[in-house]
Amino acid sequence: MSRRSAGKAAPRVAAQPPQELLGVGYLLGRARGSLLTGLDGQLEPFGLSAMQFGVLKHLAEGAAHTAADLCRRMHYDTGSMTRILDRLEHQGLVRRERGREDRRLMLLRIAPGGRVLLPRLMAVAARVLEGHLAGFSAAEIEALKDYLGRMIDNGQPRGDNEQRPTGGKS
Amino acid sequence: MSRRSAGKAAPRVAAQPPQELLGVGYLLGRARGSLLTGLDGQLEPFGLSAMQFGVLKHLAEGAAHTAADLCRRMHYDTGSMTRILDRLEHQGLVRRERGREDRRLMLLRIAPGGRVLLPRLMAVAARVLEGHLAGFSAAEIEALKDYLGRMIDNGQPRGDNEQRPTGGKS
DNA sequence: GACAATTAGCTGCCGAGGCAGTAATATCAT
DNA sequence: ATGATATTACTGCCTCGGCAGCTAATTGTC
Repeated sequence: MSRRSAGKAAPRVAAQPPQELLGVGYLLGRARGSLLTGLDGQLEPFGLSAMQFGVLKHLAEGAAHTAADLCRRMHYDTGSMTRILDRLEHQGLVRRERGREDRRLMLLRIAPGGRVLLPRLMAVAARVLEGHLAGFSAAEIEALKDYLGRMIDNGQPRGDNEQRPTGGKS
Repeated sequence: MSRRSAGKAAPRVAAQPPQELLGVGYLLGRARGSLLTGLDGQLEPFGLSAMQFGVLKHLAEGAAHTAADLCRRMHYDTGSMTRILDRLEHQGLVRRERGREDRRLMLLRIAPGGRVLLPRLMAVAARVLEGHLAGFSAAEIEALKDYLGRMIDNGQPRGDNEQRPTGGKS
């Protein structure tokens, strides 16, 4: 699933002045903030954060079965994950169970309460997303996802492309 | 107050299942995180964060002259802004001066040290952005900015469209 | 079996950002 | 002028996420 569609087009990003590029980062942060604020606001009546919702969703879908799994999938810190699971367990939405084969693992399962709640959370989240994507065509949404995916890929410099400060002139 | 057609399923966002929409939020967060991490990493040798760089840039361009100005422009908390300015002033990159006409204001000016440093910071930031946008055509960048801008606009519910916790059973 | 290396989960610590509250100043209404 | 309201900048307080360190348990090597 290589989304490096680029191919031959333009090696150079563009002839755009740096100012214009910086605007991208700015808009990115604002869009993400708006989405997150909206989601947290809608989830607040349920006593959940967007992050907790994400965890619950992953567990319900079987996308992860342990804390480490979740962290890898969601690119999240293990310490913070522990605390999130603490709260979810305390709220009765998730159950921890010590692994029998591998006793290091804490097998995670969504509790009945969480399973009951999830559809409503999904509806709420979908509404927030739909609100932010109002007026978007399916093709535009697809293009947006493609762009974001390519940015993410570009940001994973396996080979240390942009990790050098200034080539040693400091 | 662009009233959204609530009752009728008018220009529905798309026939996409909610899962696909949620992916947008996920990608948005990851792209933003990658950008921010890269930027902070590159700015670290200078002892600055991406946020501090943004403040410096705004001041250098004359886009803001007070802390409140900066907060409005950058959608940032006033308390955090005070602390950021504290550090920038301590580093000799920014100077505070009490306003003479309006004595509530702290007029901000970029100090010589900051002015000298800024071009290098700009170059670093531009490089990070270019890295993330590698392979993008100018049209694609423009489209991306348009999409993000529309999402942000959609997220400003002047009229309380999606702020209701459980108002209407959608 | 003994040992080192790795992994999973947890805790303490720190910095950053958001929120509420405060003092000083400005603006507006009467 | 006087009082009410708003604005600016600042300060605690709280939460959250990242990092380092720790223990328990597993795997691999001999």
